[in-house]
Amino acid sequence: PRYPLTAPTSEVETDPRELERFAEHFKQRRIKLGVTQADVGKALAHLKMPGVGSLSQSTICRFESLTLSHNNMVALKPILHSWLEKAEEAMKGKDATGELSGILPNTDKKRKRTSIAAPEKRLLEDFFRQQPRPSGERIAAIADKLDLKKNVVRNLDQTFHTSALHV
DNA sequence: ATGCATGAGAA
DNA sequence: TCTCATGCATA
Repeated sequence: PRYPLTAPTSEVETDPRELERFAEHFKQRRIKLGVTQADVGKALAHLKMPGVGSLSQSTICRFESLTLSHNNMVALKPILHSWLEKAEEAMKGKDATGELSGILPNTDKKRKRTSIAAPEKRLLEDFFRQQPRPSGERIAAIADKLDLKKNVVRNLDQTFHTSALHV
């Protein structure tokens, strides 16, 4: 745990009703933006606010549900407000780079790891045993037969030859 | 969403 | 030692 994010002394803007209003607004906007509580917490580190790092999903959740101490709410409000502003702006401009980088979560789809069933795997091993480093044509043929992408087959051949199991 | 634990700073 | 912000783990 890192510290201390306490309210800037005395009565800055401590109206509970205003906090409540903001928390609700924040939550609604966040959801509209399709961002999770955890995403927000992470993104806070990308704001350039001094002394502000990332926060956990727990804390964001508690902020939205007003289950933090009053002082804590007051301290966090400007931070989350700042994030929300930038997030709206980033969304509007679809700007994933520059100052707004990291404000919104990466939507880049990660390549799914290809998994090959055991029977097919044995078949491939047979192929590679017979003919290591197959030609592009042969790879294409195998890939077609097993309904896999050529690159998958090529890489599997590589894996097979480097595997200690087969030396 | 929340129970429980942790560690920092105040008293 | 007490208080409080915060996170982890889990329902």
